[in-house]
Amino acid sequence: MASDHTRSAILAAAERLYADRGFGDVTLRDIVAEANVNLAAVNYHFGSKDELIAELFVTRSLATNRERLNELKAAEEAGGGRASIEAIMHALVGPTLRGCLGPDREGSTAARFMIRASIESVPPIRRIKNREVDHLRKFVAAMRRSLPGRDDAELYWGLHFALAMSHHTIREKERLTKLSEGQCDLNDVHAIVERVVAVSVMALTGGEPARKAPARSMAPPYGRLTRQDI
Amino acid sequence: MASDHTRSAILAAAERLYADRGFGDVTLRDIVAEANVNLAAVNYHFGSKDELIAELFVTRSLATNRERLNELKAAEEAGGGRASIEAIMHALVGPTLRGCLGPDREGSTAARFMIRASIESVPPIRRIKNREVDHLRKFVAAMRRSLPGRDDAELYWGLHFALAMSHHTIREKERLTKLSEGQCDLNDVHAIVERVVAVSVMALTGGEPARKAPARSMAPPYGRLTRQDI
DNA sequence: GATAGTTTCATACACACGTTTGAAATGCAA
DNA sequence: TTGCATTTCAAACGTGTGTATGAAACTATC
Repeated sequence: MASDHTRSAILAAAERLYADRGFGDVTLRDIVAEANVNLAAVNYHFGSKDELIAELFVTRSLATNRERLNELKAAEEAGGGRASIEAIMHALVGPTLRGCLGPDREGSTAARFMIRASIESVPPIRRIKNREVDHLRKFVAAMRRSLPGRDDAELYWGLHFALAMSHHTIREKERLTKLSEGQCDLNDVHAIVERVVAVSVMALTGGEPARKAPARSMAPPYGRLTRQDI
Repeated sequence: MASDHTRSAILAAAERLYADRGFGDVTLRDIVAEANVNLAAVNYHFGSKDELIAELFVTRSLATNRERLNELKAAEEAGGGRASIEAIMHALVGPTLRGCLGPDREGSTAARFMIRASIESVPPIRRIKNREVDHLRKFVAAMRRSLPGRDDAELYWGLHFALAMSHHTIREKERLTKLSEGQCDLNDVHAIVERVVAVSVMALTGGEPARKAPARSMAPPYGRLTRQDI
C-alpha cells in the first residue's frame, strides 16, 4: 500500500467535484482527471463508483454523528444523567448546521459536499441515510429522560421537526437568501442554531423560550476508513 | 391533432412509472412500453425527456399553488383583508400536505409522483422550483398584513420553517413511521396539518396555540397544458 | 538481484441511453 | 379521389458511461 497517495487523491478530487457540480454531472473520468490518476484506479481502490461515493459520505457522516453524540453525552453528564431539552436539541442540530453552514476550518469543500448530499439524494447515499435510525433513537431516549411525562409520539414529532428545520435550512439556504433579499442572515450559524433549537423546544413543550450551549465543527482530512457503519 | 391519445398515454404512463420507481430508474423506453406507443412519440410530442418531466411537474404544481392562493384569498376576504396567521399558514401547508399525504380521489399516483419530485430533485424540476419565489412572496405579504409589527426577517424564517416541516414530513414519512414504530400517524393528514400550522404559528408569535380550517385536494386528470408558468 | 505482491496504466468492452431520421400510415379538406 | 398536414413507426445513430482486462511498472522481502 505504501503511501495511499492515489486513494486519497481520488477521494479529495471526488469530494471537490461533487461539491462543486453535483453528483449528476461528475463522471469517473472527470474525477481521475482532477486527481491525475488512471481511470482504472477508482475501481481498483474502491470497487465501484457507488462505493466511492458511499465512502465519502460515510466518512463525513461519521464525523457529524460522533460530534452529536459527544455533545449529547456531555450535556447528560453535566445534568447528572438528564440533559435539558434545549441541550439535547442543540446536540442534534448544532453539528449538522455548523458542519454545512459554518465557517469550517480547512476550506469548505466538505461542507459543500454535505449540502450536495442533502439536496441530491443519490442511491448509495440514500442507503446509508436509511441506517441513521439507530443513531436517532439515542436522542429519543435522551428526550424521554428529559421530558418524562410526554407521549412518545410527541417526542418523535419534535425530533422530526428539528431535523426538518435544520436540513431544510441547509438545503434551501440559497432560496431563503433570495426570497428574503438577504434579510435572513445565513452566515451567522450560531443564531440559526439557536433559532432552530428554540422552535424545536417550543414544538415539544408548547411554550416558554430556550437558552444557550457550546460550539464545535466537522471536516477531518481523509485517511483510510476503518470499515464501520454510520 | 385528433384525440391526443398518445400524448395523454405518455403523460399517464410516465407519471405512474416515475411515482413507482423514481426518476433515476425510468427510461423513455420504459415509458413508451407502458404507454404502448412508439419511442419517437415522446420527442415528437414533448421535444425531450426533460420537457416531459417538466410538464408533469408543472401541471401538478399549478394545481397545488392554485389551491394555496384560493385558500389564502378566502381567508383574507373572510377577515376583511387581513387573515389570521393560522389561516395563512394553513393555506400554505395544507394543499401540499393533503396533495401528497391525503387519501386523494383518483388513485394516488399524482401524490406519489409529487413525493418523488420532492425527494429526488432532478434538473428540470429544480428549474421549475426556483421560480416559486414569486408565489411565496404573496404569502409573505399576507403575513405582513396579519402581523404588522413583526420584523420581515422573522416572517421569512417562519415561512421557511413551515415549508421545512411540511416538505420534510412528505419526504421522510417512511422514516418517521419506522423511527416511531408507527406511533406517529402519517395517515391522519388533518392532524398533521394542524400540527405543522401550530408549530409554525408558535415560531412566528413565540407562544399561544392555533385553531381550525377547511379541507380540499389535488390531482386532476391530464389534459393539454396551456403553456404557463408555475 | 531474483521473486512475489501490489499498484498503475492504456485500452477496450459492452451497452443503455436520449435523440434523429425518413418513410409509412392516417386524418382531413376540397 | 387528390393533395397536404399530422402522426406513427422501425431502425439506427452517436455518444457517454461504468467496468474489465492484461500487460507493465513499481516495491519490498529474502
